[in-house]
Amino acid sequence: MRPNKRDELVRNALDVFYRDGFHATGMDKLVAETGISKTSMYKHFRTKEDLILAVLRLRDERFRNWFCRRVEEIAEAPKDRLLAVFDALEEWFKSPEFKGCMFIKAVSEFQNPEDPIHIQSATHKRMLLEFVQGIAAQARVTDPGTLARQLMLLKEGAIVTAVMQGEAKVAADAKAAARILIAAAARC
Amino acid sequence: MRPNKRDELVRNALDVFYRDGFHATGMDKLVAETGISKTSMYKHFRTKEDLILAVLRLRDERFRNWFCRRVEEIAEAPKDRLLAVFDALEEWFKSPEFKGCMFIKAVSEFQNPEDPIHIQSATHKRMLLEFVQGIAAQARVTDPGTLARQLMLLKEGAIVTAVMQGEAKVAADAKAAARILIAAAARC
DNA sequence: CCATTTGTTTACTGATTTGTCAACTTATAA
DNA sequence: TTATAAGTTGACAAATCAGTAAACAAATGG
Repeated sequence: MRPNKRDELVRNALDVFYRDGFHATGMDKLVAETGISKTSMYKHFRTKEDLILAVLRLRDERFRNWFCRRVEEIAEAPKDRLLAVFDALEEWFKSPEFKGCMFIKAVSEFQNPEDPIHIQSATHKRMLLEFVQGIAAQARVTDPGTLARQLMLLKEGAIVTAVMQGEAKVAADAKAAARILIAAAARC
Repeated sequence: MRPNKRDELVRNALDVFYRDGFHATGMDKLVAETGISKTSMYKHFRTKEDLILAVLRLRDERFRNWFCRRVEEIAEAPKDRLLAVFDALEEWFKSPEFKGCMFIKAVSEFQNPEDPIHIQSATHKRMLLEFVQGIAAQARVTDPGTLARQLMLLKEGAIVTAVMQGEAKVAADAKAAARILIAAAARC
């Protein structure tokens, strides 16, 4: 099998799942939107769940690549990079493709903690936390773990609020709160 | 129509939707789990969407009643009440019924901002924000609106993180962050 | 007693769900 | 040329989706 067609399927399926949701997207809709026949899909992926897992893997790779690189581009000093997390977040919110966090939505639809989709989504969040925790460790704060977890709470809250109330001021509020938390963590 | 049967249907449907999700729950499953016939359901609610909206109304009423009363029980002084938000949150996370926020899940499944389900979920969050903002206004801080919005970011982030990573330490992290934000808002 | 309301059961649409099947085409490569 | 593999179409399962129709039971209320 050439990897081309398979990857093309995953790329297109990502857009549809991201736009319409997982349960609301049937395989027939994917046939119509991707132009790839159903038989071919089931040759690449045994089940719909397998396809969703591949989609989430691609989303994780794309998003973490973009987000981490962007944070490191925006600022140099570790403490500035902790703030840059929220600048990158704002860019994401304001981009026309923004439709919330795919992993929060996945967990909302597959709530069973033992579901592979749930597990993979939680892993994505854990890896993002580790990225931020790494920066916090370089920033010479007393408790990098706690600070990183708190900043991630602001980030997740900002995502959910941006989806529900619109993006106005959300990223700015989160960034202002982050600045206070970072300053407090550095003062000790 | 007696209100009894209708309310019983909404109460039972709430449990099923909360446990299994909206799209993943068919009307036949509701027939099996509630014992109420499908014809009766469609006499009370024209569509599944109408039933979901009634379920969300009940959830909003129950949750806001419990949450706001609990916050006011736990503490007296406005600043303490702002912190009590996160004590109530922790109680919720640790309760055996906790399965995340029904409104975040609803918005995840009905993403169109013009969808009545989406709108009603956003309204719930806005009313909770107003409750916290009222307390912040009593607390004599410089910018009650900003502080309230920031505390709500922590709250939403804590909910999402509790679902994804388990509740350990999440509420405590959020509360510690809230304490810092409240102190900073009062110092000015 | 009679009419209305409220609820029931059973069966039924017509569309859609995930997933499979056989037959066919096309490209690659030995 | 011939074999292999990838991809195609279109029909097909068996179950489930939201929603409806018809006939009936029982309680309520005038």
